[in-house]
Amino acid sequence: MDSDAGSTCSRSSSPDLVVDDSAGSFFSNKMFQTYCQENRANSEAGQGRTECCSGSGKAKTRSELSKEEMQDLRLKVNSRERKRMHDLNQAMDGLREVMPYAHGPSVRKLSKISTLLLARNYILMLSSSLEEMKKLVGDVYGGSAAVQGRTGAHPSITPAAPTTHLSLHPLAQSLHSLVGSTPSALQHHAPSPASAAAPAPHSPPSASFLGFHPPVQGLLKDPLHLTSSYRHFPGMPCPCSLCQPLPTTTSTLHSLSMNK
DNA sequence: TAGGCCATCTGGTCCT
DNA sequence: AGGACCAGATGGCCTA
Repeated sequence: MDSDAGSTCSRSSSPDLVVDDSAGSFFSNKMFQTYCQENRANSEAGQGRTECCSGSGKAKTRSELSKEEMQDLRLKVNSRERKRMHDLNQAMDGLREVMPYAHGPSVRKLSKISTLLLARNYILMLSSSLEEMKKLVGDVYGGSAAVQGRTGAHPSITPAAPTTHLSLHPLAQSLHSLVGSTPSALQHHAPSPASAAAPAPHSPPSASFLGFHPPVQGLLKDPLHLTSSYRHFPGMPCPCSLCQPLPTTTSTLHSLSMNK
């Protein structure tokens, strides 16, 4: 079925910009007319003006519904589904807002799949950073008590590199991947064969570009992808300073991402 | 022009 | 029975 009613606002993925959800208002204007035109001939020929039993108080089974009632029902269902998807998109926008990713009119929005993958990456990074912070605190206060308390808290986490910023490297890679790559930015970093596959500076990353695809492929599978369009996020370390050979932490985070 | 992403419709399934 | 959720199908828009 033609769904050109949606094409009028298909690109404004922000739910707030979409017309109201009141019972398929924008849908009915176009879609419903087409729908009615298609069925008018049959409706008029097959049956007279069907009475709506809504006031009768007796429920009809679906087979008993007239075509108009079926249409109304269909419109209601469509409207609900539309609203549901809008709510989902709203939640997705909320997730995008808290992601360490450049926001702005010149930066294209993360795709849904990219948002989810980056969110997962971000959570893993934060978890790892938290563990290392715990370790640092334990080291500062010294003593075996702190160590004991730490091991009890998270036995599955292997000891990581001494500095927190090193563990952020995987996220930095993902961030670079997300924003794309430019030759100029790559000049002062080790060039990689895969850089040719990097997206344009302002184009969103494909899902497969995030280095998160299928569990088998690791977080660090993708080499560095840097871009001049990269922006330094408040509260986030500069990825460029992190784009250095990653010591032992690599295996730690790698295994962390693989286990999920 | 192909491919990616998206919104919408639609029918089926599950839950309350 | 009605609503929520899900997945497939369809078509539009955009970019490389």
